[in-house]
Amino acid sequence: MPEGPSIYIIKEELRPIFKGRTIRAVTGKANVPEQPLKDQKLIDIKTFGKQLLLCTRDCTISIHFLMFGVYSIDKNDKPTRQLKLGLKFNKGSLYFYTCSVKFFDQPADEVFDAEADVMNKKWSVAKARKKLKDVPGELVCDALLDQSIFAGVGNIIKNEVLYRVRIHPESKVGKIPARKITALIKESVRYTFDFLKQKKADTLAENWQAYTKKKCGRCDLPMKKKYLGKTKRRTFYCDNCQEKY
DNA sequence: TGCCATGTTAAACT
DNA sequence: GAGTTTAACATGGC
Repeated sequence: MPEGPSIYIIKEELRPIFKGRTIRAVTGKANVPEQPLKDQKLIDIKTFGKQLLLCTRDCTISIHFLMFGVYSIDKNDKPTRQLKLGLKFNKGSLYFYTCSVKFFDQPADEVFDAEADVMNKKWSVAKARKKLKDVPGELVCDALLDQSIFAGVGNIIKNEVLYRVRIHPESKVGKIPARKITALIKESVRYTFDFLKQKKADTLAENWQAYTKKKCGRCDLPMKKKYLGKTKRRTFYCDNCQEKY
């Protein structure tokens, strides 16, 4: 559920319902102060990477769904689950569970750099390229999961992008030719929007070319499955078709 | 049925 | 103190 596009879908569902409504009460266990939010208008619901942003004029609440996060509209009826955050409006409520919630005393654009978000209109290819230049020793599989470079990219997107641009996940960022770096950056954005479309159409898994695959669709040799990188995440790749730099 | 995972953080280790 | 490992969250799919 929780890579960038999945959060984007949540935003698309919640925005038309709650945007413009006035917050009347804040509940839940999260460390979110009620005073600066109460009676303030929810002026927008946005995303930054894998986070959902609830914005008032002066403040921002960020919600990260981690692995199992859930939200519900109007129904807060599961006593087994601890309420992390509840927002009550004149009409209707919004509840979040099993997620990480942070409060910022600043507007969203001052906290999050839209240019680092692969799904944002302001996404900057030049900035991404520069950040990659600064980490020449990193493995590309780590760099793609780095939320300060590719906010929104998760493990599925990582696997699919590397396979599609034929770069081996254990390549060192600094050794990848500039042309391939450009392809990597472009494909990260392009596939992320494919992911969004396919997720909406419920055809995500059937379009995977690398993730969970046993055989390479290009050369028919078995795919490798290893737990790679700093965070030892599941990585599927073809030794034959993905070049190691 | 049991295990594992689209993720991150903080605590508990070495 | 730095770096590394583990636990926690708690659901759904295989």
